[in-house]
Amino acid sequence: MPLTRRQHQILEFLKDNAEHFEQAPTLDELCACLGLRSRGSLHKHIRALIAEGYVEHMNGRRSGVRLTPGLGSADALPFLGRIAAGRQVAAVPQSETIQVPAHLRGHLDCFVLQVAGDSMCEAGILDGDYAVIEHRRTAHNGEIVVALVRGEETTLKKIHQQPDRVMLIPANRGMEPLVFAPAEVEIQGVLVGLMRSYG
Amino acid sequence: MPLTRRQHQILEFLKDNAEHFEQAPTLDELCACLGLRSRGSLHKHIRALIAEGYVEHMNGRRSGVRLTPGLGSADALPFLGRIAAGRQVAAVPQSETIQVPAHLRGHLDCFVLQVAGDSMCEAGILDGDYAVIEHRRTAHNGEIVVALVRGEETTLKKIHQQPDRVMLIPANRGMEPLVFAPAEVEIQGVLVGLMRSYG
DNA sequence: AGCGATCGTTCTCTATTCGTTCTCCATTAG
DNA sequence: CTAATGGAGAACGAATAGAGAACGATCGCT
Repeated sequence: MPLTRRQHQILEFLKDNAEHFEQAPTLDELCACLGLRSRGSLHKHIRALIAEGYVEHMNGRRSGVRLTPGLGSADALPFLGRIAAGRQVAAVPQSETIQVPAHLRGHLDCFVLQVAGDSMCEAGILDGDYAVIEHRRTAHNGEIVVALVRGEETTLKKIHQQPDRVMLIPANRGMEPLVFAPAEVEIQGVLVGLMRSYG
Repeated sequence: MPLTRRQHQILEFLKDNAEHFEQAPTLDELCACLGLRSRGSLHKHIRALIAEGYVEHMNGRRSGVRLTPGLGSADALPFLGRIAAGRQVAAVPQSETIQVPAHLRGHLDCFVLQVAGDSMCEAGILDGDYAVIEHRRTAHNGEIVVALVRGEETTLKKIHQQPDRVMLIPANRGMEPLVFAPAEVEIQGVLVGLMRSYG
């Protein structure tokens, strides 16, 4: 089940390559890049990678292999820093990225925020946790959302929308739900995953 | 059984190496790094580390001794199912794996359990969460550990060890700390990361 | 259509690497 | 002295890696 040395090396090369070129390389090209002279030898490794699920061949057209989406370290998401007041999430330049396993991600565009404060601590969301957010502008009642309030403040709260008002509900005894007019609250994303590191 | 000087040095090197490189080193590479000339000599120390449980023998194929991976290669760690009563963690067959980003892993061997129950809910650990556990047999007070109690029951609790007794402390109002004799509690690992998926 | 070039695939055969075990030797501490 | 620790090197078997040949299938060309 673990990759051999060569397999690992080839996989790394494919990851790098996939970002720079649109077209998947042929076996001969790969051979040249890796210093091999025999397609057959290389193909043996590719086949092993396929069997392990790291790679799949581009079906349909017969040319090249493709990285399996959602595998490897290829799944880095933009890390937008601590959730903080007064910033449009989308406006933050995405300098950093952070690794997120596929099963924590939503279907749409995702990004990661670090949680600040204890307003959601009774929902198991602590200060310093990494929140995986799916970029959406609407939410269902009961979901935990990143909301921009009055264009000033960004918070992570459970949402309850009614025709005439929107409530942002913390999960912390001693904090009251916040009530706004619908126009005052802009949903910037919905919480789909959480990561925490101890130590 | 304490480690000898050399064993300790080798273990430290392996830990450090595991952080920087995904692929575990071969014996020859280790020899070069440690200034040894004989694989055989090194192997003797490795075998001692394995016997003490500090290092695992990445079974499977021989493609370089994969020793103590922070799992080196893949981002996938063995998933041992829900934490449940009466099972030796190590005894569970590791059929499944789960993706874990590098920043949630510890230095040593890690595996993943799914949390059952709400006994740690006030520590932000909820039913259904995925706990990343570093395989260790000792812990510091205050750490959250996977403990096997009387060989019967496995639980996730905060630990407090005293000379004459060991306390396993839940994080849930309404649940009392459990007190045992030191011999009754076997530490199977320490919590180093947490993942949760919404929806 | 015909044809050659390209490419993926499979096969066999050989070479290299690597883990493992073994024996023998050096140093140090009690 | 004896035991514990640490190292060197040879040898073995198995896993891994590579070369090269051969076979079809596809594509582009005249």
